[in-house]
Amino acid sequence: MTATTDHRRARTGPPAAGHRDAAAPAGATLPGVTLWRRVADQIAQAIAVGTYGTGTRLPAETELAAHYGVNRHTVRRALAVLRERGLVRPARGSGTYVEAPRLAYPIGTRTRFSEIVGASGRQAGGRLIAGAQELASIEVARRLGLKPGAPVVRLELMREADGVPLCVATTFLCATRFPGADRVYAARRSMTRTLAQFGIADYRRGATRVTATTVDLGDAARLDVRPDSPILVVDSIDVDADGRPLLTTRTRFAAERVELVLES
Amino acid sequence: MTATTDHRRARTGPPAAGHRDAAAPAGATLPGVTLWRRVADQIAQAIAVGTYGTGTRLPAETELAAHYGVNRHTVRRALAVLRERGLVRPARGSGTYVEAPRLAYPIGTRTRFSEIVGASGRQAGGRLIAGAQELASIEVARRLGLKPGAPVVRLELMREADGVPLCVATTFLCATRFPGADRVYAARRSMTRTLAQFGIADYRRGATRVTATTVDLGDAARLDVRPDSPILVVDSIDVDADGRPLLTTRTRFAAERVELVLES
DNA sequence: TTTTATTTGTCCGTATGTATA
DNA sequence: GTATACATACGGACAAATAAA
Repeated sequence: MTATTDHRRARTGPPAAGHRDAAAPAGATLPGVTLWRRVADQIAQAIAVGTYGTGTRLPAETELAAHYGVNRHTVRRALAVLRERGLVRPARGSGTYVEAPRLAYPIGTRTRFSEIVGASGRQAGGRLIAGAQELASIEVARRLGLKPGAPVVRLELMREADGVPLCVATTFLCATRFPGADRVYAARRSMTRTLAQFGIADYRRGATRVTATTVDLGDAARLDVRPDSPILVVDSIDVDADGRPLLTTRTRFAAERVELVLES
Repeated sequence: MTATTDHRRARTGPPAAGHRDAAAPAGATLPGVTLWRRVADQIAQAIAVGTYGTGTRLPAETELAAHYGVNRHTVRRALAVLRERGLVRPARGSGTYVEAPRLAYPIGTRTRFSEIVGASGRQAGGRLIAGAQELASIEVARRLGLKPGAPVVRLELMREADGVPLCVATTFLCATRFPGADRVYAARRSMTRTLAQFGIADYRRGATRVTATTVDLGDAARLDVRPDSPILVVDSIDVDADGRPLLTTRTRFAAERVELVLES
């Protein structure tokens, strides 16, 4: 018997307890809302205002409970919400820490990485990890409209903001059309300028697909995230003015640091 | 760097020659590419063709090694790539299983959920988990353009394809403008029809933001995924013809089952 | 419930070809 | 030309988790 079938399994169903918390007493701001929700809002507000700065440790749960005049469990419920939102990160035995706000990353446009990062007042950085010429796998060939085995240039990039790694990206270009693209990129340090070197004045995003997985060990090290961290995987194909594919890229974002903003 | 350009395997020394032509000619298709890459392509192709069906177990690593005439480590290297691509999922002690192909989910358009799922030949399903009127938190109020504490309707939805849960969504609507929206939705079972009931003939996507986190326990149970699974979090605001916010939704997708397709 | 076999995960090592300083 | 580092491929052993007897 096929042992798998995670889904399709006959789930007798968790009752999915719709939390109907007893509306607890007092609390100044929003009467009528559940207490843990009010506490969550207050802590979130404190983080937004800067009372608790990025990277700092929140007061212990017992202290927060005393400060807001609620039970520690109510604080824990509130912190769970903030954790889910990505605002804080609990560390067992150490404390709960304020996460850095996620960088809003516009996608599906022509915007340049350095402009995106610069717009948020941070210093954009990046480097070419590796570049090589190889032969196209079936998958890459299909995306670039080439035959499997055709020569392609592979670029491995890493990009960071204020020295914090944001994403690593693997790009493939047709080696016949862009010979030595890896060396060109190493010199020009920009995809736009690299393509311009080969006479491509304009290009646009042809297709974009977004998924999420857990990080693998190599990317975990390069992105400086814990193993099993979630990452955003963005597969994209850029095409020239005639719609012909120029390059295909798989970008892995550290999900905890980035928020993709889709422009419609 | 030009690695693997001339990767000839005609060695004189060790008698490893008889490997390549056992049962399956792994080398026939793409000479020059690294061996593990060829094996990965072949297995991926076998999955695509249907030789290994969704949910079934792949032959053991030792069997695959024998079948392709390579070492087990080479097979492992190939499987690691497929795992990274989300095609297979290894289970220690049990085997390596073929993942279900991810449902392509267009986003940023007006497409209806049932149409999206139906287009892939699956049966769309869904149900209202919970609906209630409450008071807006700071965050919800900001997104809906209301004052904190204003009455809002909260809808908790779950959506599935062929009985497999795809996502759970939390939607907030202004209770003043849409009184009893939860009961209306329970009857009409569609957001479009619910809004139509209140005289909203047309609405569009105003803003969309995408992140990823690890699933929390409640969603893990409802989505029927393992704890610590990655989920795609899509925050969206829908607006009316005048650009005024109608509703805001946070959708959590089981990342292993969905692939967001951005349309540009 | 215990045992046994199977399968993946993680080490060790060896050999070879390639790229780089 | 030489030395070094790295990637590929193979061989073996054992641990850990799972499934079946």
